[in-house]
Order: sequence, then structure tokens, then C-alpha cells
Amino acid sequence: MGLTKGTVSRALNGYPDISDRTRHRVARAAEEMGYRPLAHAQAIRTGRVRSIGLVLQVNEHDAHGPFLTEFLAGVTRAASAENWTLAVSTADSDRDMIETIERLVNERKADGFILPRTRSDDPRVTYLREHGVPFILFGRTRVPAGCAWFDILGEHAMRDAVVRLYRLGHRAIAFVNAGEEYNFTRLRHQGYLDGLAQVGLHPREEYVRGNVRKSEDGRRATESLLRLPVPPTGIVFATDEGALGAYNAARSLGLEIGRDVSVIAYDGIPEGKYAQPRLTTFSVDTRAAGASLASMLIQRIRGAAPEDLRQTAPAQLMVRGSDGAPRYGAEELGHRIAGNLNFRKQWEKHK
Amino acid sequence: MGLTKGTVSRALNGYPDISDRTRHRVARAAEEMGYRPLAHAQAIRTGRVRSIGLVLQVNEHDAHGPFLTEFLAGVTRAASAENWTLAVSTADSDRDMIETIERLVNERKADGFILPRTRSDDPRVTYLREHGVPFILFGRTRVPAGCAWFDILGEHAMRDAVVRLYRLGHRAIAFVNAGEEYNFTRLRHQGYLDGLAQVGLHPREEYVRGNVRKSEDGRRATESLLRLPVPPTGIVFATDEGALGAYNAARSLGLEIGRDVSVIAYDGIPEGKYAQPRLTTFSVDTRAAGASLASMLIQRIRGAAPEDLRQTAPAQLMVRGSDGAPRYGAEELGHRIAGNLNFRKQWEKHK
DNA sequence: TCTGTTGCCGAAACCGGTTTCGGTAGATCA
DNA sequence: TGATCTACCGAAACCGGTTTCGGCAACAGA
Repeated sequence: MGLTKGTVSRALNGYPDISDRTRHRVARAAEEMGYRPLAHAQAIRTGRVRSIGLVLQVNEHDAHGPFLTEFLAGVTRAASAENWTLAVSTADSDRDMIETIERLVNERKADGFILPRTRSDDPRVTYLREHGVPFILFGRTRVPAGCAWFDILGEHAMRDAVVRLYRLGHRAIAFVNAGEEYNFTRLRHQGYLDGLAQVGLHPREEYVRGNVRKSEDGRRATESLLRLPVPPTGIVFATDEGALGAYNAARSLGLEIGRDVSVIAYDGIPEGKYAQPRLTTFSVDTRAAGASLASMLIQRIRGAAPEDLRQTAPAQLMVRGSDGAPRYGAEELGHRIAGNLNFRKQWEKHK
Repeated sequence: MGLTKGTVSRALNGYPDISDRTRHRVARAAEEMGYRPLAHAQAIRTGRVRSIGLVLQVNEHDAHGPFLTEFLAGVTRAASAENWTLAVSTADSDRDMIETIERLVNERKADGFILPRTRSDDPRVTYLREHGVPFILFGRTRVPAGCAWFDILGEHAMRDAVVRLYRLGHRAIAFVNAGEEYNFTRLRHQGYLDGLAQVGLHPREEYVRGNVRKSEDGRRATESLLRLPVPPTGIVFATDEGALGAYNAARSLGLEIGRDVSVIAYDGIPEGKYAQPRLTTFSVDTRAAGASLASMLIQRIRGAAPEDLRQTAPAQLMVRGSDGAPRYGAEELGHRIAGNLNFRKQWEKHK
């Protein structure tokens, strides 16, 4: 009893000039009365609110939807373990994004930020770097100076997908990429090319599509691929969502996914498990990613050098039903598709 | 120039003892140098951190997934408008939930809480009420004393779904309910009964199923309904997810949804738009709900009485392709299903 | 026994705001 | 012209912690 608040504070924070006896006494008393220092009272002196900032882009097509819960679970788990919390906000444009971050910084609602969906030229990075606010990227960047990051090796997944299709017997393998604004896009494209090189297939420009964001984009891209004179028998998708569009394209051309044409994608969204046939995909452990990002950001805020905070992890292949040995060769497949289209045309004329 | 910090504070906070001239001078100066009071420094005196707490349950089957982004967008929008922020955390059990809330309360990381998915007997309510922490429910509760809430009138949707099916010509209308742990479950059941009463149909116990959480549960429930001697021709689902399971059940019985059997559901999740045929459902404006909840909670924290903070809103019917006039009457449908099953059995024996 | 150390804790400054209190200048009124 | 009132602002206490500084007591060394 009868210790000054200063002594209590030092005892709780492990200062060396406190005897073990007093330290235990304080710890026990705090425990008994359920005392926890008010975070904002600490912050006024320490300058840290022990809070991670996360601003979600919500304008366009909702990019995080399926992953969000898992991601938040990972982040908050890791943050809680260090007694930190998470401040979430949303923005519907780049301007709004910067303003939102600015507000969180100025009022010190967050000590640093996790930046999901790294873009090629990212205004968030520009702003935060300029203002000396710590941050960590989910996804690598082209200009890495001063940046910490965590990323999944999507390019390896793309490469392995090509190799897998090749081993299943495919010799005409196409690639459908995501929107160009993201940094991972060119990496995945490179991974596709690496895969072709590894198995000794020549890259063909007409086998590559890009800027697929929604599943409808994926449908169009797939249809244009399958209507080529010599269509691909296997298609690698940079995202699950794009691949789900392929199901509609295949249906409208009278094709069966997994038999007539094989599909391998990337992300591991739940919808893939409900597709018919179930989508073979490279799944990302989003929860683990969130946890890594959170604890790395905390280290960064505590002063670790960004160069020491760069990690990558592999995606894990989930073999399901959308890929298999090709039923026909590419030329043969082309003829079948032409036949199907012709039949449909006749039938519609007949009506 | 040369005003004390006390004067500046009063000027910025609109105290009456500051002349307009000084007030403007201060406002302009603050604007110029981009000054924003540190939230935690204010909090130490005011006792408010201007932060809304939200703890998500993430253990079991992820209940919020599809709605989460929209919900967060609504909450953070409304919060930002009042210069508040959102503190998000997660929990994987009831115990963990209470501990997480406790931590946020003790450290004052949040001034109050939004409680999504109100349960019949909710431990969160017990804890917060006991500790005098403001909160608002997303969903009504059975014991309303001291509770503020916002809710969607799911029971009206269920009732209208029944009436709609009746007007389309259905006379055998079943109901598939959600998990019993949620409070909205019994409300929706009541809505179904109200609908039957309104059109003058007798409730039949064998036409009601419950405890459907995942789409697989919905498949089983639907199959058991359709295997009745006199199956329903129309089915109302308390959740979209359950209704998606009906698609598989119908397929396995050789039935076509929207023709042989009609389905109307509730939630408005994106997957419903991709189902074949597209799911007719009562859609909830989750973003608006989040916004209402946030601004009502802020009012609550500022001292408004909980009794004055109770709002409801209707769900909006999205007519798509899963409902229509019944192709057969109920008895006839039963015969067709029996025939299909028999055929399948023969065919399997034949193999 | 005296002098340095050391270990340990109290006292007080400090962080950046908010809020209370008191005093002064100018206006109002008798 | 003097007294009273009012509008306005400065000064200082305060919020709940952290951190610095200084001093006392015990202990070691000479």
C-alpha cells in the first residue's frame, strides 16, 4: 500500500529500479482490482496509442469481400497478443483514402498502417512516406525503398499451375490476368511465362488476356479464348473470381469444365467450393497473412528497419474438380466448339 | 496571435464566452497549420475517445462474410461524419468475446459497442449492461429493458413472401428457418405464419424446417420437404444461404427451380445473383443499417435514452428467377418426384 | 568510523488538451 | 462621474498516466 503512481507505473512497465518484492506487490494489487492503464492516458506521454490503422477501399467492385473476415481475424489476433487494437475505416476513392488516412494520423487514432492491395504507383505510400508514418504493404512494390512488406508468392502459383496442366497433358495453355492497377498482376504474368519456359512451351500472345476484375470479365475473356481457331485446353486464372466467369462461358459454348477445358485459379475464395465442378485453385491463408502483417507493423513502429521486415509465403494448391487430362487436343476442341456454335445458330434461326 | 491554449480550446469547441472575431481567427490559424487536437489528449479530460467498438464472431461458420464490407462502410461513414472512428476486434467463442470487450472497455479503446447478430440470451448484453457501457443491438431482443436497437423487419418479408407465392398460384407453401440461437429466428417464423393467415392457408407442421445454418443444411431440409407425400410447391427461406442449398436438392430430384418448385429467400447476398436461376430474395441494405447503428450509438453515448433509440426498416424484394407460377399442383409434383426417384433407383441398379 | 556506492522509491515535471475561475476593459445605467 | 454589469480572455487546475531527478537507507570498502 501507499506507493506513488510513478512507482506503480515503473513497476508495471518493468523499470530496473524497482525491487522484485514491490513489483510483485503492485502486480498482484493491479490484478485484484482489475486495473488496466487507460490507453489514451498512456498515449499522451508515450506518443503511441497502440493501434493499427486499416483503411479499406469500398468503391468499385468490392475486392476484399470474401477474405475480409479471415484477414481481420488474423490482424486482430496478432494485435491483441501485443495488447494493440485495430482502427478500421473505409474510403471510396483515392482522394477519400488519403483524407481518411490523414485524419487518422492527425488525430493519432493509429500509429501506423497496413496497406492491402498494393498498387503499382500507390498514393498511400507516397503520403505516408512523406509524413514519416510507419506502414507495411500487403504485396510487394516496384520501388521498395523504405518499404516493409508481406506477400504471397502468386508468381510461383501461376508457374506451378502451368506445369501441372502440362503434366496432365495440356499443350495449349492460356492465361487470364487481373486488373493492371495492382502490383501483383505483372508478377503473376511473369510466373505464367516462367511456367511455359520450364516445360518448354512457346508463349503465344493470343493466349493471354488481362484486366479481368469481375466474373463477367472472366466470362468474356474465356469466351474470346475458346473462340480462337486453336483454343487453349487449359486456362490459368490470376483470380478465382475471373475463373468463376469461365463456368458461364463454358456452359454457353456447350463445354464441360474439368473435361473439355481445364481451369486452375488463385485465391481460395469460398465460392470456388460451391461451383460445379469445384474449382481447383491456389489458396491463400489470409488469416496467417493478416497476423504476420500486424506483428511486422508493430515491430516497424517500434523502430525496426523496413529492410528487415520483408516476408513472403507460398499459396497452397487445392486440387478439386476443374482440372484434369484434356479430352481433346486443341485443334479438335476448336472443331467441337465451332460445331456447337453452329448448332446453336441453326437452332436460334429455327425458332 | 498569442492566445492561450485554453482560449484556443474553447474557441474550437464553441464555448459561448469567445468573441466571434477570436473564434474566426483561431479557426483560420488552425486551418492554415493543419492543426487537429490529438484524440487521446482530449480523451484524458473528456473521458471519450470518440471510438465505436465492434467485435466480430469468427469461430464457427462465418456469418457476416458477405455483408461485412458493406456494413463496415456504413458504420465508418456515419462515424467519420461525427469525427468518430471504429475499433474492430474478433472473438472465436463467447468467453473470448466477453474478454475482448472487457479489454476494450478497460483500456477505453471504445466508448460503446455495436452488437451484431443479437442472440436470444446474449452474454454481451449482460456484461455491458452490468458495467454501464453504452451499446446498440443490430436486431431486436426479447428483454428490451435499457436496450437500443436497429433492425430489419424480416417477419414482414417472410409474410410478404408467402403472400406473393400464394398470388402466383401456390397453395402448398413451406418454410425453412435459420439457427435457433438468433433472435430474428422466431420473428421470421411468426412472419411466415402471419402470411399463411393472411391468405387463409392452414399452417402444417410438416412444412416447417429449422436450424439451417449452412447451405448443406438447406439442401437436406429441402430434400426432406420435397420427399413428403404431398410436397410444397413453394418454399420460403429465412436466409439466402439456406436457399442456395435448395438448388442442389432440386437438381438431385430432377426438379427445376422457378418452375417445378419456387423459392423466395432473404438477405440479398451476392451469390444469389450468380445462382442459376438467379435467386429471388428480400435484400437488406446493410450499408444503411451500419450507418444508422453508428449514429444511433453515438447519440446513445452522448446521453440519449435507449427507449428513444429504436428503429426498424423494411427489406426490399428483388424479383429474379427462382419463383413463378407452379407448373404442377402439390399432389402432381409429389408423383413426379416419386417417379424421378424411382427412375434414378432403377438406373443405379442397372449400372 | 567515514566515505562511496548501490538499490530503491518519492516527488515533481511533463504530455496536450479541457474546464473552471477570476479579473479586466468597455458598456450601461443611475 | 461613479457604480454595476457584461463580454471576453488569461491563468491555473485538472485528467491519468510516464519519465526524470534527487535523496535516503543499506551496504561495501578502506
